[in-house]
Amino acid sequence: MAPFGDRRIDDSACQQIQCVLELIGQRWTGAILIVAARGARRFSEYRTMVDRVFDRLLAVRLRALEAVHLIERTVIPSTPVQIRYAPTSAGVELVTALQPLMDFAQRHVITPTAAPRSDG
Amino acid sequence: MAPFGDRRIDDSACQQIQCVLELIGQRWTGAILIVAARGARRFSEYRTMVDRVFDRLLAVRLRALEAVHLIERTVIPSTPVQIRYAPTSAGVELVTALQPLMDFAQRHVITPTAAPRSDG
DNA sequence: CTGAATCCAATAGGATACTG
DNA sequence: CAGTATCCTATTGGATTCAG
Repeated sequence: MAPFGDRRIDDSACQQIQCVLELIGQRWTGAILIVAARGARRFSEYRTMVDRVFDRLLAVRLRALEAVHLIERTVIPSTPVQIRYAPTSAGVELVTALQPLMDFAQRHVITPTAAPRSDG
Repeated sequence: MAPFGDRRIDDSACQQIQCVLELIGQRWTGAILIVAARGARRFSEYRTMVDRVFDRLLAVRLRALEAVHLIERTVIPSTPVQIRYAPTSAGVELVTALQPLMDFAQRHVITPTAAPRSDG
């Protein structure tokens, strides 16, 4: 991700937030976190709510969120085994911190196609 | 936010915020917007403040932000010509909305390497 | 100074098939 | 149900060079 090292954007917070942004800015990731905060728990629930995300990517995203302790994965020994993905307290905090941004997003719709990406 | 249950995430405000997240989650983009709100104006100022960003990418990012009207580009006829990139009111609003997220980022440091990306 | 053009390597991500 | 394996294409982003 961002190899922010010695001195970049003026000290402190910017590199931290860029890391967070680059994490949840990955496709579906923010959405996954939000549905987690809304109560999604099982793999299939996430798959249903975040429509169009494929299994592979959903698994990758959940693992990424687990790796940074925003989501906790729990195996429930039943038949068949259930897996539960619940947001950690940090995960809930993050979604809460996202609220002003959600309000902004509703006031100013950003069309995906309007933003040119890298090459082209 | 609407209680979980009835709708897919795509139908709600979540798709909107995901668009915003995917935009500013691109490398350097959030940082660029933040330094813009902090007062950066000229190309070289951005280049200096967001250290390590290359000209091409900085230009791409600025154009992307301009395309969605978060930054405004103005040509000042002088010798040599000066180009000024200033945040629009929406851009300032966005950075303001980012504040809680910045606070979060300082409380919970997300280590970049801890998050696996796509294939692996 | 302010970029645009180009080339290239790495990564992200869509889609399908398969498994315990 | 809850993933993994695999394949393949598109996108990203680093680095350099060129130009008004």
